[in-house]
Amino acid sequence: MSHDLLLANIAKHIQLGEDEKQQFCAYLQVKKVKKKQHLLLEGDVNRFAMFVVSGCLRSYHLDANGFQYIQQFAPEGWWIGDMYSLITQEPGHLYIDALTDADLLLISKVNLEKLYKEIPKFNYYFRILAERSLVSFQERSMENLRLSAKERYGKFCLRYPTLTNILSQKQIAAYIGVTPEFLSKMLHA
Amino acid sequence: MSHDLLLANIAKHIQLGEDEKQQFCAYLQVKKVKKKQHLLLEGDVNRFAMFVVSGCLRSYHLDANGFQYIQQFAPEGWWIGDMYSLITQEPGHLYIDALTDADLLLISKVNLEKLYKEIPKFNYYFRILAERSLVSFQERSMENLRLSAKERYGKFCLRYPTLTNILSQKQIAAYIGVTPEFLSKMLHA
DNA sequence: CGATTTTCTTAACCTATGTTATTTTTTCTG
DNA sequence: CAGAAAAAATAACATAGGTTAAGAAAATCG
Repeated sequence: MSHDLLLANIAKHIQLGEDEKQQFCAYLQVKKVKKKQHLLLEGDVNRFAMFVVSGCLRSYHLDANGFQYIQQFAPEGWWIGDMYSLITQEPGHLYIDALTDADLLLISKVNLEKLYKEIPKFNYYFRILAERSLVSFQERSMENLRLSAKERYGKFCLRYPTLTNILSQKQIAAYIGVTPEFLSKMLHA
Repeated sequence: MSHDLLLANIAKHIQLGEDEKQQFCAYLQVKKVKKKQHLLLEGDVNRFAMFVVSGCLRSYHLDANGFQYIQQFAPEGWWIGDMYSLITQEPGHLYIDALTDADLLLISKVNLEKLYKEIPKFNYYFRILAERSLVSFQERSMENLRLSAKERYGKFCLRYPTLTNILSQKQIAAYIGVTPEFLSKMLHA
C-alpha cells in the first residue's frame, strides 16, 4: 500500500515495532492531487508536512515582478513543506504545487508534535532529515553565489538526475535563477 | 563559568536535571583561539561541533581563484561547524577560522553520538537547531538568486545586526558574494 | 483532430557586477 | 611611534546575464 515507501524510508534510520508503525500510520492522511493543483499559497500557514509517494511537487517564491524562484523539487520519496511556516505556524511565503498528478501522505503539525512525544525516536529521524536538508541548502546557497549559470545547471542535473529530462526549461531556469531566454541561449551556445 | 551561556541556550528548548547538565558538560572541551587562527581546513574531517562563548568565528569556501565565500558568521552564542563533514565524517570543503580572539566549547562527534543515546532529549534540541538553521539557509539560497547586491547587503545587516559595524567591508563582500571593489562603489553611490 | 496556450528560440540592445590598476586610508606589529 | 601590511576608494573598461519583442515549435484540451 501507499505507506510502504514512507515506512521503508523511515526504516533506513530508525527501527519501529509493528505497534509503532500502526500508531504512526494512524497519524497520516492520504491525498491525491492533480497537475498544477496548489497545496500551499503565500500567506497560508502550512499545517502539514508532505511526503511524495508518486509524482512531483515543487515549492517556490514569487517576486514582485511575477518571477518564480523554485526552492525545491520533491519527486517520489521526498518530503516537502514550508519549513518556516511549519515550525512557527505563522503565514509563510512559499507556494507549493504539483508538477504532475501526485499521491501524497500528509502528517499534520499537531500529529507530528504528538508523535515526537509518544515515539521519541522520531526526533532522531527528523533530526537526520533536517541535517541532510541543511547540508544541501548550505551548499546551494554558496553555489548560487560562486557558480556561473552554466555551473548551476550542472549542479541541478546532479541533484535531480531523474528530473533533468522531465522538467521544462522554464522550470529549470526558475530553479537555477536565470531567465528562460538566457537558459535557452546558454544551452545552444 | 564559561558553560553558562550554552546551558542557558539549551534551557530555552529542553529541561535538564543537574545530573544531566553534569553529564553533558563532561563531554565538552574548552578551547581558546587567537584572531586568524584556523580551526578547520579544506580536506579536514570536522570532528567537533563548536559553540562560541565569546568572540566571532566564520566558515568559508575558497574557490579556484582564491576568492572566499563566507557561509556563516558565528558570534557569541552560535554553533558552528562543517555540517557535511560532521555528519559524514568525511573530508569537508569548508575553512573555519576566528575573526577575533574567541572562547569556544567543543563537543566531539563521538561524544555527541553518546549524548543522543544517553540523553535522548538532545535529539530534540539539535533537531530544533537544525530546523532553524535550515530555514535560514533556505531563505539565503533564494535571496542569493533573486536579490540584488544592495538587497543582500540589507539582509546581511538584518541577520547579523551586531556584526554590521564590526566586520570589514571585505568580510561583508565575501558574505554577500560581490567583490570588495563593487561593495565600496555600492555603499558610496 | 484543430484551436489555443505554453514553451522555446533568436536577436538586438541594456545593466549590474566584475576586472585591473592606482592611490589613499586604516590597521597591525615590532 | 614608525614602517609595513591590509583595507578601502576610485575609475576605466569588460562581460554575464537581463529585457523586449517576435516568430516557431510543442504541449494541452475541448
